[in-house]
Amino acid sequence: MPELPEVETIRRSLMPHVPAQITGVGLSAVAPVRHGSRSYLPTLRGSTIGTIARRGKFLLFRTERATLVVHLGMSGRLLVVPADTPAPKHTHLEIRFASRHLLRYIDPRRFGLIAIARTPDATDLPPIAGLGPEFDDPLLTAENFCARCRRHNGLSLKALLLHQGVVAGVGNIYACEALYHARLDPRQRVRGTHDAALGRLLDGIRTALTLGIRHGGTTLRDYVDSSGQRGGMQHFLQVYGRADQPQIARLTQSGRTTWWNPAVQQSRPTTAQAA
DNA sequence: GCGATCCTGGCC
DNA sequence: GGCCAGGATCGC
Repeated sequence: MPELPEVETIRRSLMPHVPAQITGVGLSAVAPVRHGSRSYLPTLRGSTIGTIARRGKFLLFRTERATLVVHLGMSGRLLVVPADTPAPKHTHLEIRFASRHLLRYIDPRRFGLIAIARTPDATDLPPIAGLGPEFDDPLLTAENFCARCRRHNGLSLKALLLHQGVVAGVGNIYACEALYHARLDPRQRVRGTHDAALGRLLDGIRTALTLGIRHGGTTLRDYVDSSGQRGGMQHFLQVYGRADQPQIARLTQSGRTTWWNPAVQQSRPTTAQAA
């Protein structure tokens, strides 16, 4: 469900609650705890979350001893609620705070991830170590981006964007939106794409994600931030889910739906665009 | 590269 | 009952 803008919005909604002293940790029997972290999680009791960072679609809750890492997968939610709020179905993790609030992780499909890292940036966890740069990293120049893209010459541009090792945090919605902003055909292969077009693609990624963050993420069904607030980006999407627009087409690429505007997203520049 | 797979829920 | 879903990993 959540991509980078939604995760960043959740992070910002959580920040007013830190620092937060942890007074208890509860785990469900089927919580998606990875990398052998199950036995370590209860030992977070007594430590304090000093800050919350984000890396791609991962949230990093930093304590003085370890970093709690959470990925929301397709259906995960994080909510902060008063401690006496009844737990809904599919609650897998509860972190109780001294403030008498608790942080609740709810994930019906369990495609998410809960893990403990030993370092603040969590690079000791494989899924984080493999991430590409952040979209707003000043070191991510057009040249650097092109070089990273060229390692995946066989991929379609759509598949390239979904690959977290190229740029971290882009998912299905913002991949479609980024390709629209860059005026590129999602089926086009990296191999056949000029550096200038890849430069436009990087700009498209930045435009799409920045807009998403500005509007508090996209709520198509059930995404909300940690206070239960819905996002507003769904009102500004140009292609994703725009079945109401006659010029918008959809296709399936490696099992995911791509939404695009064939009139605008051309493999080669039209006369009008070249002028 | 791409399809199958991990899961549940909502909708037709 | 079948299909779809905002993700990522694992095999061929």
